[in-house]
Amino acid sequence: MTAALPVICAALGDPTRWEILTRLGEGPMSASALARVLPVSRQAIGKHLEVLREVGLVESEQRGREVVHLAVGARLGALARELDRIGRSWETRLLRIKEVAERPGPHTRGASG
Amino acid sequence: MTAALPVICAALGDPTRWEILTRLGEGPMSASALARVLPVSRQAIGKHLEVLREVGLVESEQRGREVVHLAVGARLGALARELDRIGRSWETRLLRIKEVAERPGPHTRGASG
DNA sequence: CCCATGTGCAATCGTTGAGTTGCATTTCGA
DNA sequence: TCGAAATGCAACTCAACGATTGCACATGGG
Repeated sequence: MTAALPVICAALGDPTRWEILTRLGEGPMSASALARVLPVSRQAIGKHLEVLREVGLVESEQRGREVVHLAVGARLGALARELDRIGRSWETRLLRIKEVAERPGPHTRGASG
Repeated sequence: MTAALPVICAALGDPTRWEILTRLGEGPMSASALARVLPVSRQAIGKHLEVLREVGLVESEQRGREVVHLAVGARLGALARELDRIGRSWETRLLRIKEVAERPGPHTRGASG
């Protein structure tokens, strides 16, 4: 679980996977059902589902003859929190830099380059 | 809306770009400076920076002879909010489905687990 | 001025990954 | 039982992408 952030983002980076996730967010579906409404083959869908399951964005469950898949919102929420935290840290650093740059410092320049 | 969500996620999906972003989150750097600390050529860095700038994750500024780049935390925060919203919608749908499934209907099949 | 540094553009190469086709297997329903 | 539907695995094609090299141009410092 808890795959590295770039890996999860890469999983979200493919437009077809995004389409799949959108459908699975509306309700559970099988790979064959997805292949009927999306312009790709069932096998391609299956590969995408495996990628999504690897990073925890999708959970699968065997229901009789078919396997139904469902989007996991909690994992996406966790990713969102991570990204938000990182974004805030970037802004904090930026504020520090600006603060130092605009500070009417006596003579803090020159030696740090 | 600057760039579609999958596009931004794809930009975040590459490990090298993630490294670049991490460095640029600590402070502004030029492409050459990044190439000195990362195991890739300056040209490769330049291409990654262009991708990151396209989706608004990096801003660039000409400072004399060199161009310094900086990570934009606000854009990452916006992405995080979008992902969080989507994740919550998925969970909401899931709750609805479970609710319907557990509702005592005309002929409820005892499916547990 | 002259050289070192920094940048941009173009061509190229190897790998990755998305997508397809084919086949064997399993399972539900008539 | 028999067929239709769903799945999994494997081999293959092909375009996109990451990365490199080479070259030309601009700029700042000694």
